[in-house]
Amino acid sequence: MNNKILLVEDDNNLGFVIQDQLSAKEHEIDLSIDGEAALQKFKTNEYDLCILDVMLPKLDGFSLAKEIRILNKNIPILFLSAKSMTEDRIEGFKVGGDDYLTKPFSMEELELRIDALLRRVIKKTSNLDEKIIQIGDYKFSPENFKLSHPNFSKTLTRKEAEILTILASNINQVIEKEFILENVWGQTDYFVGRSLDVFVTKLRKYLSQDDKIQISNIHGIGFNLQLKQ
Amino acid sequence: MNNKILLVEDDNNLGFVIQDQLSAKEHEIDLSIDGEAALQKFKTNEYDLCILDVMLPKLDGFSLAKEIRILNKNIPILFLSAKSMTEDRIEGFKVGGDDYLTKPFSMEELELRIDALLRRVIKKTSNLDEKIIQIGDYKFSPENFKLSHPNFSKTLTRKEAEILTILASNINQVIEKEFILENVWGQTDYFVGRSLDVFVTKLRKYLSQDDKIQISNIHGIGFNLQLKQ
DNA sequence: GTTTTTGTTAACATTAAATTAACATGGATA
DNA sequence: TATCCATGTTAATTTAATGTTAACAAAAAC
Repeated sequence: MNNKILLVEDDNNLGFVIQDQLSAKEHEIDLSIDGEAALQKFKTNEYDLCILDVMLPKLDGFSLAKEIRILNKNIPILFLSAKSMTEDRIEGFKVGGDDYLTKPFSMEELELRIDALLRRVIKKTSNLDEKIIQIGDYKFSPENFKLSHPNFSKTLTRKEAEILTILASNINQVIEKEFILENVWGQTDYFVGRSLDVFVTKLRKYLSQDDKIQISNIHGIGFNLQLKQ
Repeated sequence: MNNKILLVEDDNNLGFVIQDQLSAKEHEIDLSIDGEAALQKFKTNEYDLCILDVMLPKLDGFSLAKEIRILNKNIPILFLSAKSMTEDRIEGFKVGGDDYLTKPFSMEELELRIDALLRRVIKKTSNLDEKIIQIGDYKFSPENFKLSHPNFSKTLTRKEAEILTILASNINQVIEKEFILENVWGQTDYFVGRSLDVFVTKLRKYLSQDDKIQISNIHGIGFNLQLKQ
């Protein structure tokens, strides 16, 4: 299977058992014993699934889930809840493909749920293949702001990416300044206009590896990302 | 939203589902089940976006896209491809704002992409207002301010373009000076009159590659862009 | 908290468009 | 043909837009 799973369980005993069993199933398990440590790990690694005990030191499972949801809208979360927990309470925290399991549970049951969650996710992520816009020798992914070239690569800022998306989606066409301002800033006054100019300068720099690419200005009208031949 | 979308999908089931969902979003969907029928529809209607299955009866998605591109350089195309399709193959067909989605996909994802395409790409959908004015051996695109000739090409300024648009839209007809002044400057005093003369001189220079073209003056009346013989 | 990143504003340099000036040419007509 | 006015053309001038860098402020990350 080979999925990367973030497991958060403060009961060392249970934690190790789960880790063992799932590792045997070819999953890669990262085990944390409290919510804060787990969040830290989540920020620096990429996981396919999270298994969160609800009662955790420092940051409880629900709060942790909330943080995780901000960082990743899609990752499935499986809650491990104590029996006392009312179902309602947990329902409220379920988002999308989330699930929960009441302690105590059998390993078999846990594995079943994990498989189900991963199946759904794999389906989802597989067609989450990102849009890529080809710009000369560059590739640009508007979804994660990544601009890459054989010998240069950069993660753009949001505004840089938005502007480039508009220009690159309309190659060889004159885009009026107003259009960009309206779409990116929602306003068109003098200062956002100047701001746009600053961004265009930056984009020109980023795109300078390929001299077939040129962002030219049409005085008084707008810009034009052209691919010369 | 109210955008007109051409959807081409031979799987009736999928086709209807998409049509349903998008109609609910206030889009107007034209559903075709094969490439030839779709092309026919494209020729007689005006669309804002095309969604093409790659594998289609009679005329496959790529060939259809090629035909559509001839008729309309700008309309965004979203390909629906089977998973087996390599990315490279699709990359080659992407132009400007095009995108693709791998089957199976969620409706959510589809809607997201449609929104992105419609938002970012400038709508110049009708094949008609993709106006390129032919002037002798020149082609002139009023929208892109571009005047091009086999061995000469220039991006005109706003006023140059406006004046040329008037003259070129009325080939072999005498245009009164007052008419141009009124339309381009909104006034007709002595100085704007002289300004026009300066612009006419410039346009003559730009159009000098083709000596069948001539902007002649009708003394005391106006100008006449004529195509000789 | 501090640091880092991001976006805005300021400042100054540069470039371009449009107008105006200047002078040359051409057409109309008394 | 002499004269007046319209036009042709080039260049100078004016005005505004853009390019660029850096300083600054706000927001986000740490």
